[in-house]
Amino acid sequence: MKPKLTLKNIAKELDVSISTVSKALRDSPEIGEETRAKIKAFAKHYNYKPNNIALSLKNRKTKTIGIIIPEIVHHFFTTVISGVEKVANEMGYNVLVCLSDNSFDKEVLNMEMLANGSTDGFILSLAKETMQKGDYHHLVEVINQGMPVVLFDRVVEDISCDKVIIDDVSGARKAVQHLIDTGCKRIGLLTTVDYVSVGKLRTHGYKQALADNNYPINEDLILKIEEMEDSELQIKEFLEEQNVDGIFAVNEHFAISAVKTVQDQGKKVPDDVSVIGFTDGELSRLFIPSLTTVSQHGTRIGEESARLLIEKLERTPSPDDYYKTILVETELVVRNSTKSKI
Amino acid sequence: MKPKLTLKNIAKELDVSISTVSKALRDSPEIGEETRAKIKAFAKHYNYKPNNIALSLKNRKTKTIGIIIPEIVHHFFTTVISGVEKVANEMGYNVLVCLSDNSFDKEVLNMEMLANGSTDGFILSLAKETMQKGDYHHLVEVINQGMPVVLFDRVVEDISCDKVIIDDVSGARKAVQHLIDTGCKRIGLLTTVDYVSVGKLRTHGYKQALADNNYPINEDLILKIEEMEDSELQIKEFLEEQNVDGIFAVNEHFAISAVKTVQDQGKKVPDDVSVIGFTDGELSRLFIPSLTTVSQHGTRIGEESARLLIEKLERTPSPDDYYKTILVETELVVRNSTKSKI
DNA sequence: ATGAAAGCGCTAACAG
DNA sequence: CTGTTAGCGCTTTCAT
Repeated sequence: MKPKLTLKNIAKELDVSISTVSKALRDSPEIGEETRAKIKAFAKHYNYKPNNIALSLKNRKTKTIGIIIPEIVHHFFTTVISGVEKVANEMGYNVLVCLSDNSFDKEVLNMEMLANGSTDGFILSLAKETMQKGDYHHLVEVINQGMPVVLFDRVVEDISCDKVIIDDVSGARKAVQHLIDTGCKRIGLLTTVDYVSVGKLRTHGYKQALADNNYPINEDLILKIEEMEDSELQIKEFLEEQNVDGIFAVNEHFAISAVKTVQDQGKKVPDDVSVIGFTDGELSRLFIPSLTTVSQHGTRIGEESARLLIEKLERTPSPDDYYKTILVETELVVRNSTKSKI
Repeated sequence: MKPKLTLKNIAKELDVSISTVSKALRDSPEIGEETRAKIKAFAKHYNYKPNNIALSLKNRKTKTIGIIIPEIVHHFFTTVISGVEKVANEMGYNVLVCLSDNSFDKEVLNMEMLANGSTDGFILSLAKETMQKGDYHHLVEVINQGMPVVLFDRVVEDISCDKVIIDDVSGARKAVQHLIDTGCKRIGLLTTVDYVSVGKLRTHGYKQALADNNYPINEDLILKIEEMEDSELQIKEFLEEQNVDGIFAVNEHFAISAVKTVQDQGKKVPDDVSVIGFTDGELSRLFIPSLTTVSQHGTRIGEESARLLIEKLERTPSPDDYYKTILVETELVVRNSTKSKI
């Protein structure tokens, strides 16, 4: 077990001063041709690599970006991470991943932890509990300290920072419009409770689409689901009571549950009932029937977030800086769970 | 934008020396009751948190562990990460995630990057390309420098380090035995090329199960798939040529493709052909028919890996230290893609 | 009981 | 051209 090579070692070995070594390695013109060559050869031979921690301390920047998400066992977040990782890597940054488990306390803890020098900035999607509480002091604090923050997907108006969101409203609208265009008359909505911003927005899009087409908005056709755990049961009960011929679900799971329930009722998807989900994952693609969905482009969201953050990080802040909100387009991917009934 | 509070600031503010502040905050008995109280009150009020980077430099440990995986958009790896994160968090560690994209070069780069002070140790699953090349110099180097490494899932004999694996052989055996027990006679295997260790081991288990039951081993019934991209096509061709009544697939995707192909051929799963997959994900659970699979307990793997690593990290190495290999049990989850034909 | 000083590994302003 | 020095934020030994 050989100890790590440091400038100090090299200096002693070559009988020069530490700063000479440092300068030589950074190709400073101050250093004589000969010494420089000697030092560089030595360093190369013994594979010298500067210590990141020391650099971080000196430069007051870590070249790592922290990403905090509610859960990782979730296709959407996973694609976002891979997008972030991709551009971060290209720009010489590392990615520190923390999970909030949708818990406010864990989110706060994680942020405090990372804010003390571990990262240069944050990319995050808020925990469900955080949105419910409406307590964003941890974000405000970090931002006040001058660390850039990019919020994605589950964002919130009140915070001044860069944001990357998808056009939830228009995505939902497109989906419902498609149902209407293919002849659905009674369109049910499977959504989440309102404090989850995306649920709220998609609900909004649903209503807009109905209004656009002079369809009545019937609250009985809207199911707001609080807990993932018993969503299946709730959907079942809902679909037994309400007779629908089209369903728009705000996520993959609700959509799958809906398809199963409909099939259990002896009806056919898409012949009797059309179903559209949100969030395009493997599940939607490989399910039978494959699901028509609103695709979210998670990778794009991750890439844009990382770009936004790194841009802030590498530019000296100017007074006329402003916060951007990037809208990543959604796309309706038509598959086999919808079909024209006209 | 207020600057971060440092010991220095506090010292100046309170008109004491830096070391007094440091000691007071760490409850050193050297410091007088009164001063200590004053300093702690001040620190608390202004929410002082020590700078992680400075601590890392001083202590020569970062309290973060690096995890390098081939891909993140993959349910299994995702569960492993969440396991790692869970115990890491409990023990006060952060998790730095890097992706190798199954590329040897990226894996090497990532390791070199993180090895220079960014992490205290590594948890990793080798890139496909790395296994193919059989070049592990980057691992050896890191280990020689005294950084603990834990390999999981895609491991390799030649490296001396802790390992966490599943009993791939016995998992495969259980699966094939189940097919045999339920009356399958011609059992096909959908596997990967041999240099992917898990593919090889599962193939081994398949053969063992057949041998155990005095079934002939027919190489024609084994399909080794190189690229994920055209796996669907290869499986289709394979199943058209070979008439099987049972299929064991070494991952979820192959299993799903098999089910679809079988159904396209006008046959029924599980009535005509039984199918078992490996890796228990949502896909298997929610698919129709739901798939019988060998469950891998990714979270457990992640937890064990993290525990192993942190143990090494927090113990002063003793001469009689040895490397452990932890075997995480697999479990056959019987669902609706298999059915007794007897 | 308090403080000065050294050192973790590196860079950069400043001397020589 | 090369070296000395100070400093990033913190801990810790050693003086006082």
